[in-house]
Amino acid sequence: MKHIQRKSVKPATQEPRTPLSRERVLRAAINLADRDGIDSLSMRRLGQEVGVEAMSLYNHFRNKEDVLNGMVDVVFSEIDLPSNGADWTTAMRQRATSARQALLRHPWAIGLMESRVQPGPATLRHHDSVLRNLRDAGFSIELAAHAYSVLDSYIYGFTLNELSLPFDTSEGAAEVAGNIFREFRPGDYPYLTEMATEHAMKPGYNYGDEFAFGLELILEGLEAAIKRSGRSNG
Amino acid sequence: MKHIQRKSVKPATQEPRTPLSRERVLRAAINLADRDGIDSLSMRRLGQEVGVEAMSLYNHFRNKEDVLNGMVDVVFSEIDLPSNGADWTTAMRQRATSARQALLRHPWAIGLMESRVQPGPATLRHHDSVLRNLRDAGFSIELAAHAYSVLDSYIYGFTLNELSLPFDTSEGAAEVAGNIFREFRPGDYPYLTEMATEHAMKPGYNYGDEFAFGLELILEGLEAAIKRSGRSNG
DNA sequence: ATGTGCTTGCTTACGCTGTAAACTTATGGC
DNA sequence: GCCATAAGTTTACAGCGTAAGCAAGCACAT
Repeated sequence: MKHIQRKSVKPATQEPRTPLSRERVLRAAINLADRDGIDSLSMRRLGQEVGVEAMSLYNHFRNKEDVLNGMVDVVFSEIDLPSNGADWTTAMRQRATSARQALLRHPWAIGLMESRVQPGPATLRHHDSVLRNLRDAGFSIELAAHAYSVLDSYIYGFTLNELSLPFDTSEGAAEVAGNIFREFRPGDYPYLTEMATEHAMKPGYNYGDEFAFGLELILEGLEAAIKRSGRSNG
Repeated sequence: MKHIQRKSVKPATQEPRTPLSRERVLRAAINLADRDGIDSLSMRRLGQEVGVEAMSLYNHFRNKEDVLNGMVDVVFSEIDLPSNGADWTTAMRQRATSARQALLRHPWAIGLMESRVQPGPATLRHHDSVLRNLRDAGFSIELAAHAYSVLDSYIYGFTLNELSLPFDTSEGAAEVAGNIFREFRPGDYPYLTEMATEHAMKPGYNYGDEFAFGLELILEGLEAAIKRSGRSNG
């Protein structure tokens, strides 16, 4: 009786089972969170997903926090870096669109960012790349900081609203509005009612379409600011 | 042996102990979350805080979700409604400032908003009031929707960044930058390094000061938009 | 060959979580 | 007095993150 295998002696034909790795675990974690929501991401569940006991994950991650940090960094890696050849407004528009899409693809990401504190390499690379683009386009350090702040704030904030406001589309709006106004007297929120009935519930309405308005407004504002700064410098 | 009291017969001189109520529980929950972080808000801990067993809370709240929804609505109730007499830009500036302060006062609020789905009365009142202000200032429904979207997105996004970026002040920035760049080669992120050393780490730097730049940029953009719309209508 | 140490994974265990179910007790109307 | 309702307690259950300890496989020195 030489080797007693402790459990589930699998047939010899089993696939070789690629060894666990940070990357593979993170991919599984992201899939799980996308599919079932971030709340159902537990270490036990995640272990199950990659075919391993929960505690084995701790050979590759310091703790769950470490897993979450890694997930956020993967999301950042999915955002296109601004292409360097183009006009800075084009580059920023592309980046904004790409960032919004990544955040919508992984709805848990924004919620995690708030509590994350140690940015990963993809995050840093992203920030560096955006800053390079702005600086190369002639932004001063101060103006680049301003621009980055207002653009990023808008992207995150808009996507946060988009994810939390449940009325993405006109049909969704109608349903939600129904739920809300059923609880209150009809005249309680007249302006909200007006907005809902005469705008958000109109067929074809899609809150996501608002993104472009604010983005263009901000880009125009920045364009004006950089022109002003160029004039005062030269 | 008529009445056997099961536990801790308190002296008759105990204070009358105001009866539990949604409002009192929510106040305690907010204090607890502000003090010890949202993660340490458990039903048991919350019960303890108001002097009651955890399960007693379920007489006033359907479940924990219900508690969290209530907390978010209280935060909204702390945001000043835009005063109706003033110029709309002034009103929006005040509201933005007040909202940012409320969200900073309760750093857990933004994280909760993402997953909340049923807005409370204070939230609805707030939205209604902002819309009224914009409509009264001559915004069309469409433009009011645009304006609300871009302003709110900016406020939430900026505050989210402010809470998550750990470098609020120049000293904080120096410390964090040290932690980050220790792990990488010095030339890995040149533009980020430039921004950190020549801007964020300069004494007197405070990320919160960026708020005004973006807010004014957006207000100016909206002012231009409403002037354009007025011209095309008249 | 045999030992040694390292890496990877498994098992067990602890104190926590949200909340369902059943209970005791206090209050107010008849 | 009696009974319904509400408010609070007790107990219990399944699931959580993770500390501690153990087992197995591998690389490599002897």
